[in-house]
Amino acid sequence: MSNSENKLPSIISHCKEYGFIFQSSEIYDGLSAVYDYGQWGVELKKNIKDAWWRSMVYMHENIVGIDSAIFMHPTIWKASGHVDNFSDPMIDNKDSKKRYRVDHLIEQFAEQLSITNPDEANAMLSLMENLLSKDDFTGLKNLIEKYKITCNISNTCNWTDVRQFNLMFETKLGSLAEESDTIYLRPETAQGIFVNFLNVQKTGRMKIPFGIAQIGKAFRNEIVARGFIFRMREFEQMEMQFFVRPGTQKEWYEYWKNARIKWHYELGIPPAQYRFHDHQKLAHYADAACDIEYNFPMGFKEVEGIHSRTNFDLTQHQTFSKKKQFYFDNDIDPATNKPYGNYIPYVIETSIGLDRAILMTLSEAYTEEDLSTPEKQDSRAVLKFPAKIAPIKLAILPLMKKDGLAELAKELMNDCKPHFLCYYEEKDSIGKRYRRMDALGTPFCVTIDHQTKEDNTVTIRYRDSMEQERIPMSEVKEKVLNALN
RNA sequence: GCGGAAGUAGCUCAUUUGGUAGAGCACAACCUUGCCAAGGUUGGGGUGGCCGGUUCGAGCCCGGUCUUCCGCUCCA
Repeated sequence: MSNSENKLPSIISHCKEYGFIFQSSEIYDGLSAVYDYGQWGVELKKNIKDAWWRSMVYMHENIVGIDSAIFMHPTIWKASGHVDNFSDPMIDNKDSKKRYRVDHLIEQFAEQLSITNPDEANAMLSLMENLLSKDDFTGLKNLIEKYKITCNISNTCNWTDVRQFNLMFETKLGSLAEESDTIYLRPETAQGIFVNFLNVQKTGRMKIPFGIAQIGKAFRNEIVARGFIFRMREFEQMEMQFFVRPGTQKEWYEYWKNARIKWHYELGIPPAQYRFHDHQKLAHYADAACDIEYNFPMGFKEVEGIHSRTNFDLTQHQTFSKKKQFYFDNDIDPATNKPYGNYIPYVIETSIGLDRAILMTLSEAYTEEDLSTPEKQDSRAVLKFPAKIAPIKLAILPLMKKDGLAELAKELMNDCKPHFLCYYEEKDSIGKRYRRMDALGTPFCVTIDHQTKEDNTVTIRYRDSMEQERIPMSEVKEKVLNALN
């Protein structure tokens, strides 16, 4: 649509200047791809979480929430495939910039070599296995260079060092290093739901179809983390796993695609800013998958994924834990006139990146307006959040400090603050205070003046239109509350 | 990871052949002020990203390093 070019840098500096998002460890030169949420960012984040939780858990009688630990038994990540699929030594060709898995590169070369010299090819492969098992990266590189293995694209042998890219962060559990076990910081919240599937199903007497929702931190050691809070090493996910009877996954997949895009529209974001991206190449666990992409300042990018994960995860956990992950379905199968009986449910996953959702709402809300008149140059920066996700809902501003206006303002403050976040401000000219509130995205400002003392009316000022209206002070709270629904 | 650009006060930026930093805004106090930023007075705030080198002397030159942004690449 619009002016995407330089919008991201403006958003980043606005976020810093107005207390939304700071770079982590800034006074120590920062920590790459890690960010902290400041006083207003944390409110925005909380409001988006609440909007999601409300729509998923409160609005669906068959969905409940959990909060599983970040630390989990290391075997969980073997079962999920994260250990094996994402810890291979890699090497880059410096000319083509193409990245290869070292074992694939060598195996491919050995295959060709075996045509002319099978013995040497076998010797080479067994040497490779030996080096791989010892994590001898220097040895692997020497092997590649010794045989002058080249890149298919550049046909050169100009390689970087062999490096291991671990997706997962490791840490040690236990007080003594020697006795400690390596565990991982979870790279997704989903597995915490899968391993609690039966706990929740049994204690909550859940009947299929049902869902388990969770909001929580996840950690990925991204090789290239970029784009402000778009791709962070520590981030937060809002995931829901929906357990269904095998054979019904297609219709539930469609249901959730539809339900989730509606949630996005309810944030007040126009449909034209979204598109679905259906995956052609599916991951090993999925039988259908799509992304909801939002038109970020840097282009359409994934904000949420909806995946039909089959029964892969529960089956894997059944295999690795040796605990049955069956659900007994009492419903009558019309085909046989008997209950459906025991099965491992299929799963539809909805997974939205909370930080990406925040960047999305910031991108959508951030507006620079030129308010210049022939007499005077003027502009303002506004965050046009929907009221329900705005950090501050109402600013209460006595026109002057004196003459008891502050006291009246405090009265209104005390009346409203149990219900939503209010901000009291008596410094500076009224116009300046309005603009400051615009920059924070506060939808309503109320000004208390001398007339308030006489007839108990106040001026309410609307952020987007900048229009003002005189209303009884007693109606302010209701008016704001109405806007929050 | 590769290529490009940048880093001076909270923010936006100056200091034009290297001579121990300045403005506006913001902030604090007081005065003034009746509804859409930038009224007055006073004040606080910088070991010029960090480390090292050249030099009598470095914000400025050289090397390294960290961080960010842009493009490319990758993404279960």
